[in-house]
Amino acid sequence: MADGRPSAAISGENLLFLTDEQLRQGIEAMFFAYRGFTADPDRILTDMAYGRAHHRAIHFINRAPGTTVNNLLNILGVTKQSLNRVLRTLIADGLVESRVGRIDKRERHLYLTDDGRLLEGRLSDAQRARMRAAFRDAGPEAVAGFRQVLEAMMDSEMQRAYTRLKESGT
Amino acid sequence: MADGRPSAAISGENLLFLTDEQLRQGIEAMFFAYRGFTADPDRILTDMAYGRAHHRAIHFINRAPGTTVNNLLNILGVTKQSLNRVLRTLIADGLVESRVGRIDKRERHLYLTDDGRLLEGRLSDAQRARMRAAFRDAGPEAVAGFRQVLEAMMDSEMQRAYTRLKESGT
DNA sequence: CTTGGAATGTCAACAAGGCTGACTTAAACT
DNA sequence: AGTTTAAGTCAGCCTTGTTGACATTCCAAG
Repeated sequence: MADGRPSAAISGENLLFLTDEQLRQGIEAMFFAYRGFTADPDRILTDMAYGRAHHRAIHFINRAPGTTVNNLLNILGVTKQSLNRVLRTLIADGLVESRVGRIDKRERHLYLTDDGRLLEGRLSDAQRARMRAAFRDAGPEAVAGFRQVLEAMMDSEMQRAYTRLKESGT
Repeated sequence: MADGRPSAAISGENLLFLTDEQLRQGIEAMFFAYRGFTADPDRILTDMAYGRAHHRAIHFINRAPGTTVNNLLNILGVTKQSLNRVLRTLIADGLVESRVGRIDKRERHLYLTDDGRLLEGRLSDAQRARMRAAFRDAGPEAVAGFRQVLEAMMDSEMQRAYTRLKESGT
């Protein structure tokens, strides 16, 4: 905590990073950054009559192949009707395959087809490129802080979903 | 592009934070965190038949009182038709006031009314509370990193808008 | 075994909020 | 006088959220 910052210490600790002005800047940073975050995939998607919802579905199906619709629902946080519409077009277009569950025939297990994986690659390449540039510009320390703050900002339920995904990867 | 597992130690530097897996975690963190970021204001808004678009307009009018419609358009990155629909309801409901410009009478300058400021306060209190908790949990170093990465992720145009706002405050 | 409830997924219809395009009005600029 | 600019409007489209109604499947209690 011994920092060489301007030392207008409030109540003994430096809490300048918690002023309303700092928080507001954080809020605006979040708003503008999210626009950048989605801009590149959005451009690819509109060329093919898809939207952000399709991207999200494709991303998480790729991340966890064989996931059920219900599972995906919890991760995406939308109604099943909303997801279903997106899924229907993806299946009709041959990007996603839906297999009836072997154990429980009520469930549908979702997989990307070859075409689906191709689109997934295009989308995440674009998104990763921007993230990579931002990470490189900011450096490893900043990236650690970035992830720490984002994780603290999630609802606890999403925190768990995020951690589960994080640990399943690698 | 997506070269699987790139380059653990390129030229003796630790670039582990740039692996595809790390980038993907960053992407997912961004997705889940943004949900949390908007969750609290959204709850307040749906109670009064408003949406996120109204919140954004209110936020930036409060941030820069007297801003013109065109100005707001550039910051929000939507079409004037889209903004107009939102603005019309806010003005009709007496939350926003639109004054004809004194110098240039074509322009409309936008201000929050007392009621508008009241709602703005409720919304940003909710949003700031979450941001404050996240910032406090993560600590000042992390917050600096968070802001650094977000800024690097913006389109350059938005980066300028963000900086301008940042410098106008305080 | 049957039946009723719970879980899962599908279909239909509606609303919010993006978008484009065409147009008007008023003021400012040249 | 003619052009450009700022703002607003109307119409219509698309994506993506919502509810409500419904079909299918599973499972457990009677």
